[in-house]
Amino acid sequence: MSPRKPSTKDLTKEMIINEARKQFIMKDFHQVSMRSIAKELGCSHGAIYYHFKNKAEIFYAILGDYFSELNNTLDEKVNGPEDHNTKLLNVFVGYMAFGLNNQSQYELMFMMRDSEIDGLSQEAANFSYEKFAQSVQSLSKTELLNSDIYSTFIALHGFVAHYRHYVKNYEEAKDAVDVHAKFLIKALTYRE
Amino acid sequence: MSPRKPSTKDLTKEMIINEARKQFIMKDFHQVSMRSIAKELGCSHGAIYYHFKNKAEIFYAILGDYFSELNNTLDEKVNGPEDHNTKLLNVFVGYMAFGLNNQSQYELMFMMRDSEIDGLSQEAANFSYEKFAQSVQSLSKTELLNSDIYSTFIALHGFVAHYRHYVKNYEEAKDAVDVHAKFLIKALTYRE
DNA sequence: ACTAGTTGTTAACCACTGGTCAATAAGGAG
DNA sequence: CTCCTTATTGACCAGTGGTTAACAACTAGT
Repeated sequence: MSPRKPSTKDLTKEMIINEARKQFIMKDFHQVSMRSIAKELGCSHGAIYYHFKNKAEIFYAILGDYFSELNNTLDEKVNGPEDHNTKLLNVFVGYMAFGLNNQSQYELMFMMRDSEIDGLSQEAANFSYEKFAQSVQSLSKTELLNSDIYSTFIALHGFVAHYRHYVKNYEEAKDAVDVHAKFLIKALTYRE
Repeated sequence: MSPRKPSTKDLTKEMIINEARKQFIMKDFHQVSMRSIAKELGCSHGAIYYHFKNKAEIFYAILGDYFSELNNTLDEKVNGPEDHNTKLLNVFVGYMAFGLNNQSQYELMFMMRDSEIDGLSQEAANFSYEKFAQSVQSLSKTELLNSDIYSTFIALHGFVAHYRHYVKNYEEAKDAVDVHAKFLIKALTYRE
């Protein structure tokens, strides 16, 4: 029966997001609860609802950074010093590495379109794909079919979706990633 | 305070599985609760725990049928009257069609290796893959790399994992399925 | 200095979830 | 008429996301 804590630091969106992000690195979305965040922050879980309308809103706020990180990573690969074919390989490997190194984030970014539709995350995912498609096209000697690029993207997605259950990070799947990337290069390079 | 219902029909494993399967077709694993099954069965949710040790056990019991269905579907494609290349295409399309037409089942079969490890489902998934790999090899004119077959499988998996959010069944993704299947044929057929 | 309004927080509460378990009823066997 | 096994209930546990009345703390106006 004593609302409002004596006079500790006020709770901020920043603090909540940081704590959520911290826990989100270790556990997945469903394992991070409003109460676990509140507990670590030393407040009641109800307080969080003053700053965010629901759990999803917190996590979608976090995802922005990860979409940026993915986009930047792919940009780096495209602008590298290597020859085009190597850079294309790097883009593929880079995508899979990101997915495997940020598994719970990747899940929310590209695998959890359900429930709360959340147009923002959807949009960000589409934007990331557009960037990927452009990168792939720009690194190719010939004009590629859009459908081939899309199939390639889906194949990369499939790798992450599959290996996330068997591997904790990119390092553990390094060889398989490489093999898969080379398979996709082969597929894209195919000429009749 | 009146345990044991007067004398209605006894609850059986069969009944529970049937009800769970029924609900599982409409909703996904997390939306089907022990209580929703019990309610429809007219019993208390505690009663179910007499027949199954937990929720997962019910659903893994259901999955067996779906693994069989998938395996049979692929077998049919392999034994069809068409030429090898068409049959290979049919196998790919058949796999994706199964995934899109049984989305929540597919999720549990191939996408939810987490939490309860459940070796049985794991084993069934591996067996399905082995069957797939053999089918693909048998329909190919040349000796394929195991890694290429695996990459192909992952690419199919990726398609299902991706499109499940945008489409309710195979019919709605028919064209995209076809395009993706042809892309993979191209990739497999590649010769340097 | 007093008052009014706003902002932030708490804790109790809701309706759920999966899971456990003592109590107990029904039925069969001796 | 007992004894035993089997099946079932419903109360209970710990947890979830989310809501809200009450209230403290701060701010501005007079």
